[in-house]
Amino acid sequence: MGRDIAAAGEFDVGQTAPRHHGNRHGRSEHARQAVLEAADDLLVEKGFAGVTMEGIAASAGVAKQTIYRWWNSKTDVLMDAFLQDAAEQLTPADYGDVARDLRTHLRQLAHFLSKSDPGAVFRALIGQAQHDPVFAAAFRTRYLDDQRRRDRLPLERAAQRGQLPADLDVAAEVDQLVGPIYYRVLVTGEPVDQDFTDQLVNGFLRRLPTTLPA
Amino acid sequence: MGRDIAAAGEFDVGQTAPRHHGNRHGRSEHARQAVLEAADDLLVEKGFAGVTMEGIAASAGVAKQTIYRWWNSKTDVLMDAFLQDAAEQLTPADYGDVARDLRTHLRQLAHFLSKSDPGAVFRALIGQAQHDPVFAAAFRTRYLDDQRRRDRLPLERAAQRGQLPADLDVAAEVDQLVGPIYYRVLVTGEPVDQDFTDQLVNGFLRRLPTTLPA
Amino acid sequence: MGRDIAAAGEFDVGQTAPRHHGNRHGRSEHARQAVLEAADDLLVEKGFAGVTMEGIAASAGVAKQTIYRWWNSKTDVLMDAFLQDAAEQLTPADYGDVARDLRTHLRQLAHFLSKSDPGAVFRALIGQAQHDPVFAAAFRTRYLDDQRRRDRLPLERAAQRGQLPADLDVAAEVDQLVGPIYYRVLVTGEPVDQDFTDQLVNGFLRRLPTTLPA
Amino acid sequence: MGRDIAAAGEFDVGQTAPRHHGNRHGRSEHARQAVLEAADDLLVEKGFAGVTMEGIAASAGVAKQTIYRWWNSKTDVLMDAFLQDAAEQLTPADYGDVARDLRTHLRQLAHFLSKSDPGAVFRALIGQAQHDPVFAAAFRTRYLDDQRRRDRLPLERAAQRGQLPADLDVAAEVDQLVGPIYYRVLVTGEPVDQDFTDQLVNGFLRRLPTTLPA
DNA sequence: TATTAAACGAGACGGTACGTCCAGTCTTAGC
DNA sequence: GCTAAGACTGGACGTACCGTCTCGTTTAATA
Repeated sequence: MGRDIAAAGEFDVGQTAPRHHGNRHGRSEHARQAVLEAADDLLVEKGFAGVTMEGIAASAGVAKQTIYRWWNSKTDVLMDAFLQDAAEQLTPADYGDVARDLRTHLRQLAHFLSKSDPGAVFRALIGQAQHDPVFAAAFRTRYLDDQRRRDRLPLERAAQRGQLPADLDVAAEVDQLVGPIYYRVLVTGEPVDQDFTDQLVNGFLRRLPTTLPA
Repeated sequence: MGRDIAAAGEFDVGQTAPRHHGNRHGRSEHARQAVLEAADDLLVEKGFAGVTMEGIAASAGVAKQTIYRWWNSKTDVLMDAFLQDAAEQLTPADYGDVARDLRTHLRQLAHFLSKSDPGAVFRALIGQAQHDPVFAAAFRTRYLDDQRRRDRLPLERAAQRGQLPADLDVAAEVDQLVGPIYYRVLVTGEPVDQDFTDQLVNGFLRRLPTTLPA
Repeated sequence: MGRDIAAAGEFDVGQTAPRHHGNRHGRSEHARQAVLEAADDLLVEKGFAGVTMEGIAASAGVAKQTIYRWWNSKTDVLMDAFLQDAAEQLTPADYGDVARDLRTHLRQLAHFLSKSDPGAVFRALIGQAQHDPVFAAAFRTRYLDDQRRRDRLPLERAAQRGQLPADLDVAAEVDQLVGPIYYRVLVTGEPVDQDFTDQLVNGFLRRLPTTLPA
Repeated sequence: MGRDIAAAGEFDVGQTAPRHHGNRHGRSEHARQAVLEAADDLLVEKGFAGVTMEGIAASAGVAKQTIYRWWNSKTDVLMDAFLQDAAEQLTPADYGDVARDLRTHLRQLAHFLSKSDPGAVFRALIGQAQHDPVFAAAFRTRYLDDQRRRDRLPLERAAQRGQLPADLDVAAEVDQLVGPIYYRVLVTGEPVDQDFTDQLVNGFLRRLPTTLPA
């Protein structure tokens, strides 16, 4: 579906990409992948300043113009790279238990943001968003809004199960759960371990009204 | 005395700085101020991409080399500019009441981050910190550590007054209070109004153990 | 002709050059000519110190990088400019008479060195050669060696005609003929008129052995 | 003699100069010497481009302003340095024999120009003269005119002795004698050995009218 | 003996040009 | 019709020196 690369597979099943130099079939999937991977690699290896359009083109073995044909800027490339291999790692599981769901999700979020390669890309994109309002809007539209929806799932599911007060401000509660994690990652740079994320869940549970239906 | 520029004041009272072109007083205060203000202005007017060393030099009426003599990069300049006119705006007041102290401080923090000019500089610097680990470390050393200390003050004072549990993890609690604000400012871009910050304080109070000395 | 850009005119009759902005034809002839002319003009108008890479770029309407792509330094540009429009002005004519050939050639050489615009460029290049041994070697390889060969032509032709002693040291004789001209131009700065050059030829003839075939 | 500082010796016989930091006597001889030597050394070691006012100041242990107080430019310094230790090496000896005088003088001139350290400075200055007419004029006034006068001495002395035709154009003859040497040094870069200079003298003698008083 | 003024070191300053890097555009040839 | 290739304009980068300008100190002549 959608971003599936295998669509190219119609004429290329099970082989390496044909590496054509232009044709009438439309966009070269080979070039697209090479660009995204090159951008990703450059970021992880050399940091944000080491990612340049020329560098991506060179290490992807692709012409600069080919990049500009499909993307507007290096952050646009990075965003695509990020969306492709990172987006779905953060869908919270559903164990039917809000406490467990939250604990698992926050642990995963913390790990993703502070330890994984896609997390490094994410931090770079968030950084860029502070410098460029247009990019910030695009990034929110293409990723953050979805992610916030996913972050809300555990609470919404619990609410549907009647395990939470009907009038709970889910959005605000979620901000209180994930906000401190982002804060540590983006601002203080402290490690975010399980104790910390578990404590966030505990705090959430403690500030709920005590009288609830089992 | 010594290299104090104000020494000129003895015979120059109430006038503009003497605008020397280098001498062994050492650094020109005039140039320093002009650079910091120019950087600040450019950031607010044209955004981060509009801040260049050449632009700062030109609009400060200063030679590029003079900037490089004292700063390493445009973010270094911006950090100085930020520290100079923003650092102390975020010292929490002390009303002797932890709830009131927190409410006031968080409102102020939210306003500073999302509405003020220094807040724009701050966001730019945090953005840069995502791209540049060396800068991140410097920024934390020169500003964020202090700010975290200030953020802890309301809770520490309350703890000293015996109004909080002795075993309260102050650092973690502060992260839960300010984290959501930074999250909204840096990540979601949502406005942060008083309802939101007050709710954070309420949540904090609610998750305290109920039995406390008055 | 010479530096006429209109060579492109075969397919572009009566119009300005196509002025492309880079393509895979390779090098832009328009840019090349503009740079050489700008360098030439700047040297004549403002002297050697007035020739800068930035100045050339600006007055040629060309990006600095385009210059650096094809030349290494301003003297490299000047050498190309010189070679292009000056190299062949100094080929001695052949009247079949060594005295007349020499007289004509030395007059032309003197005029070229001390009065013409290319001569001004030449003097600047010789000046640079005193400061930069690498450039000196390049200049000798690319121009001076050829010129010395041309300077020898009148004597060599006369020798072939049997009008000169078989054992004449042609190279040394040529140095005695042209050396004083260069000396006046480069060292004393005195004008070099026809009397002077004719006297050189007379001296040459007089120091030949008197018994020669007619 | 030469660059002997011993003028200061009145109160400092046989010791190093007193190294004062300014006084109302006037100029510091120590600083003057240090500058000239530093300029000389830099030229020989690093070439003309390696001579900068800042470099001279640094390696002379002198403030830049001290140099600018007494000289106008690096070529001005170099000219002084040259004049001081090189000027008088080129006074032709007087053996009473024009052939011998010339032979000796031209050999010495050739060696000076192409082999000695002062010769390297001289070439740099001549190079600069090609780039800067004002400097060229100064150099001619302060050195070259004198040198030409010295170069004429052998012929003038011979003329006074009645050994040369009364109507000999001494200036032109001298140009024909020294010109080829300068030409080789400045233009072709060829070595100038004794054969070459002796041949110049022979040529001169041969083109004299044969009937002369003994 | 105390004052004074020229020359000194130090070094910051406003500038100009350097040579490099990358962004983003454009044109062509190959498949 | 998309690609690789690559030359182009434009502009910021960070560096090196330029020549100018104090400043605080040293020093010998003068008062």
